Amino acid sequence: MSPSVNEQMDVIKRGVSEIIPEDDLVRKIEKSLKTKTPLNVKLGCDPSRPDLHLGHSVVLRKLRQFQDLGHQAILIVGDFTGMIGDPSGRNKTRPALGIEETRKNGESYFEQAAKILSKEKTKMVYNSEWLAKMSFADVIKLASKYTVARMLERDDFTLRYKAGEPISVHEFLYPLAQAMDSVAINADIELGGTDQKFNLLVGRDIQREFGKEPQVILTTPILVGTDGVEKMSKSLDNYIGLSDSPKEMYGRTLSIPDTQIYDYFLLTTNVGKKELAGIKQQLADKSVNPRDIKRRLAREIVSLYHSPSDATAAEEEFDRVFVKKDMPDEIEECTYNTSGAGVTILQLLSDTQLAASKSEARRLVEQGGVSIDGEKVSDSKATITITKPIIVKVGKRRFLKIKPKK
RNA sequence: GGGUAGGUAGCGAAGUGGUUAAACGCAACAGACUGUAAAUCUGUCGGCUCCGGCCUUCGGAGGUUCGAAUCCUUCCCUACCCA
Repeated sequence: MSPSVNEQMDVIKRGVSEIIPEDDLVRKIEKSLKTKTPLNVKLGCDPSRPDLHLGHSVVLRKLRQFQDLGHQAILIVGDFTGMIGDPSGRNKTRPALGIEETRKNGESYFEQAAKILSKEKTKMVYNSEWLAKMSFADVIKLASKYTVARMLERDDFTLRYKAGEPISVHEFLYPLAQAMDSVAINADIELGGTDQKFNLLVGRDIQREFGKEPQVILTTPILVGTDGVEKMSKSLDNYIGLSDSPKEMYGRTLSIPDTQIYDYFLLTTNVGKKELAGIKQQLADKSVNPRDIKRRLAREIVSLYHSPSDATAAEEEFDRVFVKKDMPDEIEECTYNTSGAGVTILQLLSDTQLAASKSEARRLVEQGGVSIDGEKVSDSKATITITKPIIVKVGKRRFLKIKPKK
């Protein structure tokens, strides 16, 4: 028995930014119920960035909800577009990916997305399937259906244009290519972050041009990264990776600014409506230490991608290392041969990659950021001879156990 | 095709012949503090060093000069205006 229209809308509307047009969505769901046909829910993924993080999880979770409501999830891997290489990052010519690479990344994307999606119920398709078959004439015909003025309406094009930044012609083709995906798979709904709004809307226009019923678009808010300012992204290193270890995930979650706590609960966890309201209240009236709410958040997130027991373990570990400033229970190990005379501390740090260079090692030592077996090393000229395993700590959270090499 | 303005460290942005390894801001890192890897404050932030220095960087390649990020030539790239 499928949930009613109202029940479905209730689930769908949680944590979304916009549904355009909402009436059409209701109509589509009604029709789907009547004809017992699931809706095709589309999500595009970029195979050039195969490392998924919590930011991606927002929209993937939304897709999962559609699956749970009995609809068909379709993941589109943009292998064709990936082969051309999207330069919109600019100043770095992103190398165009080979076909094998896009496939490999697509697989890896799917594997990671499966942590959230129901694997069996997800259809994955590569857009080269239809885009590669288009002739240049087809492309010109497609391009004729959209005007430059309309393209320039897009927010980031407008901004870049006004700022005098380059916009390549083929960037205009991307939204059109994405729209063709919607045509090809008969998308009823397309999901995306709010930054995708324009592309998603183009899909509607092009579907109409091809005599199809336009898709409903649903945008989810962009999750802010752990820095609390920028969009979460790997290149800014403000992300929480879906494949991060429980420790890493827990720690990174605790490093988000207090102001982001609620949004994270709303967008990345399954915490229910009532509880959410309670959390909002507690944060507003400061009746509970935000730290404790944040710890709860971190446990929720680790539990989702690992397990509740991993979450508890990660929390204990965190308390031990950062609150009590003790040693972690597992430390990476390596062996090092200090020979007879020993090595300088700087050499050791740079050889073991604990510091990027000797200069950096010197800085760390001089700033009091290095200790061996709990003893601070403050002399950058110190010489070390390793005769038994030692534990070197650099900064707040880099530990390495170094054993003598026989 | 013609013209103008540009290309500086991870990013943004000063600097237009000589203490400039290059101001400043952001990010990052370290320390203090704490409620935590939040916030705040302080410091660091090209590499090597016998700590006196040495070496390599300002789109690429040449050149002028005792000396160049700064001047010249040429090439590449970007934006804007005109056609």
